Amino acid sequence: MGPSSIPQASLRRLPQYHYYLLELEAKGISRVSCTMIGRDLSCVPVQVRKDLQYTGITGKPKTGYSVTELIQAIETFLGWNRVNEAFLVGVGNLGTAILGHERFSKYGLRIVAAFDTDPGKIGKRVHGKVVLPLAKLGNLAQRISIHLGIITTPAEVAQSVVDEMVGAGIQAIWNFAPVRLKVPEHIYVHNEDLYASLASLSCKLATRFGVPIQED
Amino acid sequence: MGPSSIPQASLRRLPQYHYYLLELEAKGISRVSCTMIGRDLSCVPVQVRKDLQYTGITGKPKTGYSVTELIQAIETFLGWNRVNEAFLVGVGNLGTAILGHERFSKYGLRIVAAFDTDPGKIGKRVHGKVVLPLAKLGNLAQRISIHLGIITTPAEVAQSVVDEMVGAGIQAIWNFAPVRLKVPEHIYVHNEDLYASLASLSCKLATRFGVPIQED
DNA sequence: TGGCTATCGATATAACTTTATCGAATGAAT
DNA sequence: ATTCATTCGATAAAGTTATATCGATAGCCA
Repeated sequence: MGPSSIPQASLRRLPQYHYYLLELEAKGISRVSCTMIGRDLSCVPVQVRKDLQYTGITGKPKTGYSVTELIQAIETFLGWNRVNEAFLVGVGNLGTAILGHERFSKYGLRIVAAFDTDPGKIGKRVHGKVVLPLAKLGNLAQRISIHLGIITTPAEVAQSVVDEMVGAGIQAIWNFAPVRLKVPEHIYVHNEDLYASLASLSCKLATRFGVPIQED
Repeated sequence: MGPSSIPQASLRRLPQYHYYLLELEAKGISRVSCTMIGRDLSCVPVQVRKDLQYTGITGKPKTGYSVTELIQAIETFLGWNRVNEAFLVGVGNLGTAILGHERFSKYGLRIVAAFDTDPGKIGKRVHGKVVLPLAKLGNLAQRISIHLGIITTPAEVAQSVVDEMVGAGIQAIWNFAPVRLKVPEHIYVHNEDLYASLASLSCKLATRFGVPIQED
């Protein structure tokens, strides 16, 4: 019953199962099998079973799993029933979008303050969160013991923001800036790399509509 | 010289190399080795070499690769020196953020129009792009032959938007809505799943700050 | 000119992830 | 009660990705 060593790929799929299970629950369906999940989410049942096993849940032959228990198991495993308080830095378009994403709060993510260096933004409220001057981050993070930092700044300043976060005791970073951040060993960085996604897409489109290339 | 079959993981790393190489170029550095890239981006040189080989570039012993050639090779491989015209649907916070992300245009992504169903948004301009009623999407996409659709709508409506896109001949979809979309075989969907990322993060934080769990 | 070292490219090994297979258990139908 | 189909859980096989190793080559320095 602990996320000791789950493949990243399985970890990415768990939220999909979770969302799907919520739908089932809303429809009043109480039990579900891997076969059923696999059919609806178009993946093979055995993979679903393996993924779910990491959460520690156990099913029954012939009937499968209890939907409610499964939702619980995933939430517990992912830490979604605990609260993680976070700071967000960079109240541009993307930062604003994330601040406004109220569904995150259902999964334990509570963004308690936003930071920026633009004097025009400081003091304002964005989706209910006050925008503070970046200079105050270090002190505040230490005082109220924040563990998670969200970076939605331009690439150029991301590293300096991270350095400040690390100095203030932040342990994990959700990075939306397109740079590979340098951090000490013990800091966990999750990069949300839109350019990587764009690469996938344009690469795919290039093979389909670009200069004809032999695909073998 | 074609993206026939590259691992997704390598594909994700190429843009990171690309960004790093641009920095080198800006500094006036003309040659680079895998050892150097690996040191600066903290990964093993042999992996860098393998990734770069997919682009078809060839280096020289002792000196490595030409920075300029390497940048070119990556851009060509990813299709970043071609233009992909796209439609975006859902001009909420996230949609607005993406419309404003002018750096995408450097990588061939040209969002030519945005769509929404909110009458309050239709007709307005967001970051220079006019917001059109969703009903016009099908017709327009066919007429000007759009291949890429970007979905930044709420989860509930994403599937119906996709159906419309597919009907209009759109071939690839960049999906920011947290749902697994159902599409015909030949359509390529790239999911930008923020909840998967959140899962990684909260899972990590849970092991670190939650109930003490034996990690072995 | 002749070693010497750094680096590439290729091949081989190891680690990891996915998919297949099989026995056991459960519930439903006969 | 017995059979049958379905599903789980575990183990095995296949496939994929990452890392290590090795010879060849290019530049550097004596």
